Amino acid sequence: MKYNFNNIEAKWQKYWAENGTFKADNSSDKPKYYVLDMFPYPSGAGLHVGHPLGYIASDIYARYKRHKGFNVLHPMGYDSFGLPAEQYAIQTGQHPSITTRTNINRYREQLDKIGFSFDWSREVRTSSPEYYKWTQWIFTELFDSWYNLQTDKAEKIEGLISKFKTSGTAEVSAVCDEDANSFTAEQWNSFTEQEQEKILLQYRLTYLAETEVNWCAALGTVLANDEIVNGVSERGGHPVVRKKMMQWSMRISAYADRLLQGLDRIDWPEPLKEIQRNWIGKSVGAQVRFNVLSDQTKDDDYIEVFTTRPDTIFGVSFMTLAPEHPLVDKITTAAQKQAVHDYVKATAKRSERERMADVKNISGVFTGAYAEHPFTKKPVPIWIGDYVLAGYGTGAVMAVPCGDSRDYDFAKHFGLEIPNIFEGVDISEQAYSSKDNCKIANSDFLNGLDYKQGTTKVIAALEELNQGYGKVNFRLRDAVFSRQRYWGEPFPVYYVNELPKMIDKQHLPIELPEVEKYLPTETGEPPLGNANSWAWDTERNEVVGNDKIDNQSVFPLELNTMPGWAGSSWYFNRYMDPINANEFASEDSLNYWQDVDLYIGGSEHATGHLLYARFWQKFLFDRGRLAVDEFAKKLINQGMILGTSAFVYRLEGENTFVSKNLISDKSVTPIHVDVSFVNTSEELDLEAFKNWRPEFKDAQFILEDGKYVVGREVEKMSKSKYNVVNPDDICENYGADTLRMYEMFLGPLEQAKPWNTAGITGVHGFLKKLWKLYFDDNGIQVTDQDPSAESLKTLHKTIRKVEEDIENFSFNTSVSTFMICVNELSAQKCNSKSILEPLAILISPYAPHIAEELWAGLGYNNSISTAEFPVFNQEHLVESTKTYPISFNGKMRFTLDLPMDLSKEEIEKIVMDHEKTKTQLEGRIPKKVIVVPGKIVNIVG
RNA sequence: GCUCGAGUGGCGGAAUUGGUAGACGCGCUGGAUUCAAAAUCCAGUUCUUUCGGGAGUGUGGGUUCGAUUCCCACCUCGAGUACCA
Repeated sequence: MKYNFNNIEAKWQKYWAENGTFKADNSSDKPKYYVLDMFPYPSGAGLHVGHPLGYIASDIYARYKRHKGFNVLHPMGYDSFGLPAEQYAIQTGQHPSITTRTNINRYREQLDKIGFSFDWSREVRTSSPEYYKWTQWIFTELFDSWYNLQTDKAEKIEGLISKFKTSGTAEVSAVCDEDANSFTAEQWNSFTEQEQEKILLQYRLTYLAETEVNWCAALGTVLANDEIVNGVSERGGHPVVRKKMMQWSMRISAYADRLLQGLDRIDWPEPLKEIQRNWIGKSVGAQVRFNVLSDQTKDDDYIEVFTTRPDTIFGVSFMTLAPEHPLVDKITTAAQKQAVHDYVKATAKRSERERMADVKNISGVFTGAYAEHPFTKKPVPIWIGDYVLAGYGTGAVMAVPCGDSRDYDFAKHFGLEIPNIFEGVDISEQAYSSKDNCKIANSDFLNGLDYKQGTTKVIAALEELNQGYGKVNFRLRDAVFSRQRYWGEPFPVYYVNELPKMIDKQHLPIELPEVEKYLPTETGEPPLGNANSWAWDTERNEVVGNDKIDNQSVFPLELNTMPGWAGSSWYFNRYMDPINANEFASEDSLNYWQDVDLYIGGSEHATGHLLYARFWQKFLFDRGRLAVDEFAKKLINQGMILGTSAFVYRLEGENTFVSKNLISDKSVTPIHVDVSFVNTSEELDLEAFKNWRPEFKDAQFILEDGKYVVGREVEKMSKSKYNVVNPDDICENYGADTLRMYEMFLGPLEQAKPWNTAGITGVHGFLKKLWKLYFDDNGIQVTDQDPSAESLKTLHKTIRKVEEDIENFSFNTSVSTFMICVNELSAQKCNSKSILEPLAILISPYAPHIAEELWAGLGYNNSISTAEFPVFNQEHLVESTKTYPISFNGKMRFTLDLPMDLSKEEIEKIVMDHEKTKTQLEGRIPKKVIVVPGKIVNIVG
């Protein structure tokens, strides 16, 4: 019987599907274990070999946990709202839902071929109304909540309203807009409903506000900060400009500190946590007020600065405002007006990208105005400079050139004073920016104090003067939640007198309307502006035609849609109870599954998905909907699989291609060529190449040894580089089990690595060899014979190593272990059932199809998937002798087999009397002999 | 610039707490089988060598009986981040 992988794999995939083998129950006597993959966006290109890497790893883990007696939840779904389907719709007019469905079907087919143990009965799609009903619901819950700093959690907005009613803002400590005003209960009660609503928007966890947003004209939408890389859009690299728009925002800043603290409680990769910490950007310091001294302006103007070094306040020799700072116009003196105006204009013209690229050039202008130092009362010149960012802190800094390198450079450049306030520190060459090992000097009441003492003391003094207070600042901004797109979740929002109203939970979902065109309207409204039927009837509680809008009972609906990260911020909870029509998930299922035990996915989601998902989780937890406030205990980032691109070299100006090693000094253009035209010895299939594109039809070739040899380069796997390798072909030619094991064999999971099929025959050969242990030409050849001690040893050391490897996510090394095991058992001619049966279970997480077939061959008629994992027994590994390495000065020179029960002295005697020892020493007398019984002998001298 | 991570044969990569460096696989070489090929099997494969050995894990130093592993300095590559006050 031959190892016919195609038949075997098709057979078992069908069996699993028909028998619901991997269906997880929401209640069980077994302990729960939740293994999750980051769900994919179903793109038109289908899966390439890079996608399944993480899925294979998590599948091995999930299958292993089933063998270990866990009730395993291992679901899969699709993040199916997104730009590519919409772009395709704009180009072709095909509805994005059709494109999406087609792509999902393709993905599903490809995934099925790899033999994953997903519970497909729990599949979710973020674009299905049954799913986004609950995304909309979470949105309304956020709208109905505020963040109470006294209890440090989100609470229902009714609680805030009743506080306003009884005592105004006096008793309220909340996260709210910076410009929120205080008022008394009487004032609140006298406000119109309209006014009250406006105030409440300043407190709600999702709110509508005029926001400075990142507008990307090319994509026709706003982008979140994490969707912008180096000042251009992450997708497509289009320019992004700042623009004020009425937008929904998420008050994620309320959770900044908890998002930071929570990182310490979860087992996520350190670099990823570091990225989140930087993104949240907590800095502890003080807000300080500098009064402006000016003849022309009123005395009550002041500049607020945020500083992390209030202890250095006596080192202030000037102040710098961002050119965009609102006070610039007001305080600039007549003499400086022109210079300041020119500078502001020049910086406004430069794109954010230019400004960032040009860090070296120091620029700025004096405003002519002065501020008063809060302690010395001396005048401090006020400058503007583009090294100060309008968007961070207060958009102004107190410059301490001796303690900050940017202030130092600025001062040097413009010849400003650099007072030294550090005891015994030389600042003639550079600023001293360390907080440690230094005492403050020339600073009045702060002299002799260190950073910590000085900070405490100066904050107290500032508070006394009413010119400052201790403050914690975060870099994390509230997240813009509106997108001017079609293919996203509609907001369950309608507008009464321009104020947003939520549609009640019982009427959700509000489904996406049909539109003729997927582009913005002629008046510049988002694509939903094209819908004819997009108004809310508050009496019938349904979406009706726009012509019915009377602003009495029928009102216009929101035209924006939600961003890509809305649906992915809570999907892991939906998997726990995916078809519940009454709740986002039942309390029982949420309490049972709790959280994700193992989450595997790419590190590129560090500041997007993974931060927003943690935010929503904490919010839903605060509101009593969830049992835990972190959704994933452990997270692993799988490394990217890179493509190995192939190149041909065309002679400049000709249609002639030169083989790689004949180029020498010829002038050639490298051209990407489809990797499927190249065999393992780098030789190009000339016929395939000629037929590839018309322009190559008549191509000429300069060959070496009758072959055309291509060049190679490792790059990201992408369609445009023609280096995409499709998993389907591998499954067809070698089988899914080979693909699974080979992807693991490539190297450590977290590491990026180039895809190279060269080694795949080794893994495939291993599976054939495994097969031959069980089957020969006459069928199964497993016997009930007692196993040899040797075979038991082989088995048990394999059990130990494989179990250890899986627990450590070191899947590459267990593939080697299996190879060694099968090599040894083959050499031992082992066909004992008591060895081969546990071996089949051991390997089943890695190569499930062949394992099922072997299991059936052993006489079982159920699936191997829940067979008990073999138990390691140390007894089989006990040795009576040890092969000692005999080292001289730490270098192993020969080995010696000695009984294990010898004493140190006996070992030393045998070794020293040995002939080879004498040759090694060449008559020298050893200074020392180290004997570690069971380990090593080292002779020094 | 800063913060991480990594440097081991021709290649992908192994090496539990410091204890036989190069497991396993690819590739390569030779052999068996075959009319031939594929497949399969066996042997060899870090470098060097006067065939006794000797050197060797990016470089230089240190700790140790012993270092790929620990410490210090440097070099190279990769990832992330970037005027955050």
